[in-house]
Amino acid sequence: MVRQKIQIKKIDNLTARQVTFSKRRRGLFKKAQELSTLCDADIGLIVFSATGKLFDYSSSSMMQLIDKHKVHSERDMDSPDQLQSFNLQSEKKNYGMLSREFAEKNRELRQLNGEELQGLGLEELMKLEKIVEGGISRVMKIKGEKFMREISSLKKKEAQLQEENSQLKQQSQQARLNEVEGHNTIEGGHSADSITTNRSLVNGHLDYIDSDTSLKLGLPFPY
Amino acid sequence: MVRQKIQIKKIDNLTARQVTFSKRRRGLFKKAQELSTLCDADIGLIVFSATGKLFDYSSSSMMQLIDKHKVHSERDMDSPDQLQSFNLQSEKKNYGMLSREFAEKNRELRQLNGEELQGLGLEELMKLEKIVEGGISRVMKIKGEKFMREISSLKKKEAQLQEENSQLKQQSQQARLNEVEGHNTIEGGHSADSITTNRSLVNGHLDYIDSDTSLKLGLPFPY
DNA sequence: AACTATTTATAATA
DNA sequence: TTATTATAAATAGTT
Repeated sequence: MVRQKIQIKKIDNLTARQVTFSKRRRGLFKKAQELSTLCDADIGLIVFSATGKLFDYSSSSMMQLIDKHKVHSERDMDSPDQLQSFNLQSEKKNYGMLSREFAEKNRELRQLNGEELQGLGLEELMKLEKIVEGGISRVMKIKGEKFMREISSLKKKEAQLQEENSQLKQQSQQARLNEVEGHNTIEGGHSADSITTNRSLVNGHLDYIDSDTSLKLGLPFPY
Repeated sequence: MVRQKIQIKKIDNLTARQVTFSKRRRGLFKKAQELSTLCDADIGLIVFSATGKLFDYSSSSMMQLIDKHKVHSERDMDSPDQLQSFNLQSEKKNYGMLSREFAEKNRELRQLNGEELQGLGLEELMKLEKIVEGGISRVMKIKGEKFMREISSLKKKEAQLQEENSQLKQQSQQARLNEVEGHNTIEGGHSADSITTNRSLVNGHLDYIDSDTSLKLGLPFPY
């Protein structure tokens, strides 16, 4: 692009490549920022140098951006695997599949013997290694997420049940008391207490579960 | 930057902004590709237009790239918010540690440059690779086991609660029937409406505030 | 979408 | 690395 036009292919000379990387990287980040500012776009840019060094830029929050990107790219993915459908079977299959993939890549990795291992071999190795790395972290992440979802769902259910349970206990206790009281006095049995109790028994429960609890419980795990 | 130099600030005119967005976006993506090719860099670029439309580019796999980015940016964060943080404090620490170890080994792996890469280098590579692999499978196994234990324990608890619950329900229903029966025959001054109203006013609110459910709910997932 | 007149970016060099 | 500079590319305003 200057003193002489260049071809867009990997630069052979190491130092020249590093210099170009440094210069163009800065240019790229500058352009990204400019586009973000000029056009009110939300931009994230991640650059790993050939040596593994990370450079990144985000006009807002990289995490948010990545989440948003995930949501977008997940749109055409099949199953909306919500909380309920924790299928241990499919999970296992998924895990098994990725395990196999991992083992496969490892075998490929090992098959590259010393003889073939010149400059190009290293590249190949590193590429494979990168793939394996990505596959592993992916499987770990997916597993972790699924497990967490399952656990969160179970804990939610548990909390609801426990709540319902304790209220029912209270209720039945009060009911027992009322019954005894009624027998003793025959009338005038409606004390303020009994009314209160009645209410919390019959109604407070549903109110609580239906309105507020579910909201609070839903919050902790936004995806 | 042409017929007249422009300021880098949001373009007011909508159509001008859209045109610029389109032009510069293409430019940016081109530059990103060029940098990736010329310097063998791994690049990911995510652009959301102001209207929410997604444009992205990745020199390899966006998912891998994002995962790698996460690992890198986790390094200097004491408490990675990535995967929750429920009860398994030590588990998290364990995971974080091994993630870092993994990243570290990867860096070592990459630092072996082409020049140093003879037979011995390969050995070293494979040794490192084996270490990494071992660490990962270890962490995966431990995580899996912990999760599974947690889940089965929760499921057991759920079943117990559900049973207890249904018994209590039966009980309280019976108790309510008894009480109603008594009211109808002895008094009858209290209409259902007045009771209901009273209850929701006086009590529903307090229940909501005082209930210990929120405490229980807060525990499992402190964010 | 095209067309330029300019501004930017940058390859080669020091 | 940093600075210089001759050119290639990108692009703002216009048609």
